[in-house]
Amino acid sequence: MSKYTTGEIAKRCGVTVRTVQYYDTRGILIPSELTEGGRRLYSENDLKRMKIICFLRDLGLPIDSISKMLAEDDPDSVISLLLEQQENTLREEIGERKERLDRLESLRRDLKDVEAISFESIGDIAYTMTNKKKLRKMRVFMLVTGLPVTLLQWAAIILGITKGWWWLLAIWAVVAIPWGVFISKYYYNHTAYLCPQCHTVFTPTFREMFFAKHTPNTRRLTCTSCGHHGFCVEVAKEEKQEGLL
Amino acid sequence: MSKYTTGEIAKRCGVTVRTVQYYDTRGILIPSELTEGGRRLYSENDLKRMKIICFLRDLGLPIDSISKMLAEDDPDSVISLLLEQQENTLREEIGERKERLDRLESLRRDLKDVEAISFESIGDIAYTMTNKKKLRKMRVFMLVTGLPVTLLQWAAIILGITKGWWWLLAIWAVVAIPWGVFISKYYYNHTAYLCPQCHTVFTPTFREMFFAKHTPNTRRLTCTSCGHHGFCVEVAKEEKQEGLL
DNA sequence: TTGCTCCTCACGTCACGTGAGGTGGC
DNA sequence: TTGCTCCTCACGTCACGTGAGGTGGC
Repeated sequence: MSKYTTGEIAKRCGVTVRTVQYYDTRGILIPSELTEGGRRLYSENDLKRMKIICFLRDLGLPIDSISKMLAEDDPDSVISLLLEQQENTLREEIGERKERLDRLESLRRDLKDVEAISFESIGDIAYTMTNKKKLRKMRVFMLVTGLPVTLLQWAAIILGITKGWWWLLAIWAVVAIPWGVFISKYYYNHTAYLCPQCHTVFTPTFREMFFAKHTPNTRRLTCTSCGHHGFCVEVAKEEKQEGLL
Repeated sequence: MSKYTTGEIAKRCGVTVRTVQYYDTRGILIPSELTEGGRRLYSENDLKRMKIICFLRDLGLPIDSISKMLAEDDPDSVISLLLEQQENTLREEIGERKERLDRLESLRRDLKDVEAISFESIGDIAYTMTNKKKLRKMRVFMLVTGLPVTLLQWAAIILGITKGWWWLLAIWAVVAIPWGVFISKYYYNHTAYLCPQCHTVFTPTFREMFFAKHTPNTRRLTCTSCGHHGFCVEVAKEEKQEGLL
């Protein structure tokens, strides 16, 4: 029966000497013999055991779990349970990291459009990211309420041309004007803008907002906090700030 | 300008008081003021900074990276670089965990067929898993060398029936018999069996192996090490053991 | 005055890595 | 005798958690 030194075990298992020593102190691989000089000597069985330990370690199992598998009188259920737990842990870790990756990719995409990247500009993007759902919800609401009005408009135009029912256009106007007023106010009351200069969320005047140049996500405004004039990102207004109005 | 205590900052950012204190000692969020009693007071800007720190932390960035982003004079390139690095790190971590998950699932599948699960039976499965490629390679070799012989056999049978060329069958026999001898020896020399009782890899006698009952992956043999008689898993023989024969 | 919050040590976590200083074994 | 391996402390890693014992602030 051949005997192995610490270094030989380490080499055969692809780990460091320190790791083999550590597993001794942790009690999962105690050398079956010691020389008079106090050096560890491992048997063939010890080597096999170490290989299994390394196999499980490479699956990400903590030393404590491996230790439990070794200690148990009835290993069957314990081993199955601990392996199942590890599978769940791995799935969770993968899910978590995928989510992080999604957010990170989104951040990096958004940062490409920022001319001068600073620590604060990350904050702006973080803010718009958490705000995105609210903003979308608001826009969906506006589209949905606008849909019947738009349908009525097209119906009026088509029936006006084909059948000469131009009175429908009058009905449309009666509906569309209050709707326009309502939706403009709703929109104004539920949106705010993020200044790229001082990173403050501000609300412009209704007048300025109504007539300002804009893109789908930005609008050219003057920041009420720092006076910066330029395109500001549109965000949904926070509940609290609504309360303050 | 409102001031926040440690606890208020913690609550607003969803972390513990200890975390806020820790970020002070790490120098990434030093309170802008201290009371006479030595309590930390944070400004509105400190709160914003903390929120960005937490956002980056939730992406998995280490404190050191966040620290570098804050320290830099030219943050643009540093921020981009560190975020890219984090993206790579996440991808690697996901890949690593997926690989572990694959191996773990394979282990759990194989353990289902084991009647008495023990720590050693994991070793057996680990061994067959690392051995799998070699075994497959060997079997592919056997199939490929056998292919011309099989083709010749069928040609001989078909042409024997349709054209009466039964002499082809004689040629086939002349080829097939040495091939059979060769492939049997090759197969015997390149395979070994894993005893489910004592977890040793052993080589049976040619006679026993040749006539033993078997399934695609196992064969009913008597272990040369412990005398156990039963189905043993077939594995490819290790290079070293070949050398010993 | 009484809770509540906050303060600073300082140890613990997890699986080893990395020296330092000394010694066994061929 | 000379390298080489191995030994035991013991600190460091990373981002905090968790007391202990004391105090500020409403």
